[in-house]
Amino acid sequence: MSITGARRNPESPLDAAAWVEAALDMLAEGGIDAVRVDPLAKRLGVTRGSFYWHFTDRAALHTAMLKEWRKRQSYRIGSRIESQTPAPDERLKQTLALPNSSLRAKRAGAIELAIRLWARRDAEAAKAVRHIDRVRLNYYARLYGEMGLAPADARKRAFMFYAALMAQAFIVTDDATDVSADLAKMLLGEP
Amino acid sequence: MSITGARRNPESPLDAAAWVEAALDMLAEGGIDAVRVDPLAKRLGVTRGSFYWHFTDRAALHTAMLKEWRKRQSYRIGSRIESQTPAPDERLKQTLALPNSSLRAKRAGAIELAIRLWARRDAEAAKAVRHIDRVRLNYYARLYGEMGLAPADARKRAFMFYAALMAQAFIVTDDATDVSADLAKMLLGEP
DNA sequence: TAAGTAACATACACTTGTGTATGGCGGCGT
DNA sequence: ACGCCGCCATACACAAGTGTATGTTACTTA
Repeated sequence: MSITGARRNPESPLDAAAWVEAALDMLAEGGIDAVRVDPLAKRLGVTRGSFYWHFTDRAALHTAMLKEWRKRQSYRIGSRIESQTPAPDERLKQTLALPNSSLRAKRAGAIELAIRLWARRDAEAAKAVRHIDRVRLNYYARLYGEMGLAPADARKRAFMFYAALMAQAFIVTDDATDVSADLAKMLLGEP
Repeated sequence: MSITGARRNPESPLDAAAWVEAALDMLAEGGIDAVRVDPLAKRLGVTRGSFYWHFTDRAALHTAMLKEWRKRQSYRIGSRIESQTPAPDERLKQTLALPNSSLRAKRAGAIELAIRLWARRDAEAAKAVRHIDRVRLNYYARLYGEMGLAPADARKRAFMFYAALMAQAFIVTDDATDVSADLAKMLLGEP
């Protein structure tokens, strides 16, 4: 603890984005109720004073978190639509293998869970979830469409695909075998 | 508020089960962090004094909640295994239509979400989730086996089935059309 | 009917978190 | 050199929750 009132880390002043990032970390670990100002400040090595400089209150942080999550998920889809290098079935296969890959993917899975639980009581969060679900389902249906399926079938297939993707993150299967290959075979064959 | 120290509802004294039930309600609404003694007591029309009579502390309530959840989910599977009246594919179809049916099903979905998020930090919760996931997957694989699939294929199919079941509870699809019929067609046809 | 106990209520000390008000350091422009 | 302003610390008042200790009532059992 510094005796003076000076900031601890003069070489890197915090911005709102850093607070949002740390808040998403805490969201992944303990849900929206774990996103509290004091613990966040301690984690960032500052005090509450900094927080209330960047945000008016906790609600402002919450909307900023949702905005950032929406932006990030939309961007991921958007950038994949742009770069059409791999074939649609190959892109779906890669997407399916994603949850088992990195530690960042596990964090993303936890954030998904937390936001979806949060959406049960918060209207803003529910709106964000609805939006992202629509974006993703549209994207998967689009890929299935490129593979030759009729729109109605493509939509049904997209839902199954999305379900399998989520289940990999949510269901705790103790056999460490990667099921994504099996899923790909089932989801990318003919209906 | 009664001036005397008498209990408000002399005709029905609370037992531990009532506390667990109310705690599961709060779990469904706001996650494990929302399961707090004071709000619970207010909801039940009593004070903290009652809680600390039935439980030593919050941790005891948590383990009681997990135990009840495990018992309930295991019982549902167990009773269905006993009564083999419907054919296996019919039973899977009924199971698939379950999340869209009642309000109780919605509560169960929220509890699923909350416990799975909770399991990210709590070892006991994680153990319970692992156990239930294994029980369910075994049950679905068993039904697929009765339908004639080889064990390996039955297990893969069971995972897809479980994924679709969960997704119906977690994914927010704004078109109110019931997708369970489509899912049943995809999941109960030939591989 | 008196004692005993189950099932609470009440009061207290403590901890943690929120929001606000204000003070202070440092860099930047002029 | 000086004042301004971005960024943060500190202090304060308040609210909510946790355990614990102890008082209080209704119902039981002898």
